[in-house]
Amino acid sequence: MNVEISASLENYLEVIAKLSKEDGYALSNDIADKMEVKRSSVTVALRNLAELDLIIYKKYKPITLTEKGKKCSEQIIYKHKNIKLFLTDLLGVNEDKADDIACKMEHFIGKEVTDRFVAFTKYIKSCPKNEQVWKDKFEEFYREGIDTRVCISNKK
Amino acid sequence: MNVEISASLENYLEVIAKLSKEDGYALSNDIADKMEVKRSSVTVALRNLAELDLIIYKKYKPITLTEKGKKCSEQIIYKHKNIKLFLTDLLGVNEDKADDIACKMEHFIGKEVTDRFVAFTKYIKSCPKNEQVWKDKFEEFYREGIDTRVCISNKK
DNA sequence: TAAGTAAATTAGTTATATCTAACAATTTTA
DNA sequence: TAAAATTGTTAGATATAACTAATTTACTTA
Repeated sequence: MNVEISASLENYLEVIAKLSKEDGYALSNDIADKMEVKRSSVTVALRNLAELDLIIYKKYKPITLTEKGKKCSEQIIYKHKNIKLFLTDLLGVNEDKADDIACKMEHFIGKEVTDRFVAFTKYIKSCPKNEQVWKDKFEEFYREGIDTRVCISNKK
Repeated sequence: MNVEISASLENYLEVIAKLSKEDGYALSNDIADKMEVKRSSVTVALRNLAELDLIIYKKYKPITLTEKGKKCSEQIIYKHKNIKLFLTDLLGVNEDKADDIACKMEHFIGKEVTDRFVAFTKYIKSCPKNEQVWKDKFEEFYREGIDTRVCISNKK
């Protein structure tokens, strides 16, 4: 854990973790499909991840995560899930867009800020009296603001 | 506006816009200082921005924004401001970290999602009765959750 | 088991973005 | 106004991350 890896490699790791959870291992081809990159790009990424001891990678063999890789990918997935949850459930962003944004954010939002998103989401959800009221009112508020909206702190 | 430019070039444009607002123009050296890159990197970026008609750039002369560049940078700054505001005022993230995150988010958060952040922030702020209560309770909620926190949707 | 096919890898290319080092233009100052 | 300092540019190197094209490996089946 706490290896300094690029956003790109983190994405590969995340996909490998997801495939591993489903199938027990990951294949180069499936990774390429899921990430919509060429197989040759996957090979290069795998070499790098293996170099960092995040995966066990032998040519032409299925890929599995090392302990380090597991911990690392869990962190990433934790961030992804919770950022996405905030975006969909509270801001009302649609699933696909939320996934997309979460995927990008997970690479530079640290644990602390992620936890703030988590706490925030939980907080709203923990007020059952307020949750639906909150959502309805917010949606209304959002719709009314469209088109007339200017930058909030533009008052200088 | 709506030019497809890289995150890096958007950052250069943003800094140029800020310097222009302060001084009426931007100098290569000041851009380098503000962005903490070498002057030679700035030169390369300037050539690219000029190529895209976002700035007026003549060797050894101060840099100014074109109309297109102004509109483009305003969009970026709008996003930055409002994402940051949400992070500091509602999530309680500190200024520097919020700036950092906003700077990265502004490149892939579209207008719609930014407006949702704006509406959300306004919404909470428009309930004066709730704002302070909300903040205190949230902060408490956040602190209590530290250390014991696990992933929200981990129940499968 | 030899041939054919699918999967995976290698090698080489491109594009972006940074750097260092050397050089050119401009400004300051002695 | 000539020398020194600052500012800005060019050229060349490095790193990441993708691509295409060609090759190698593994599997299947006739």
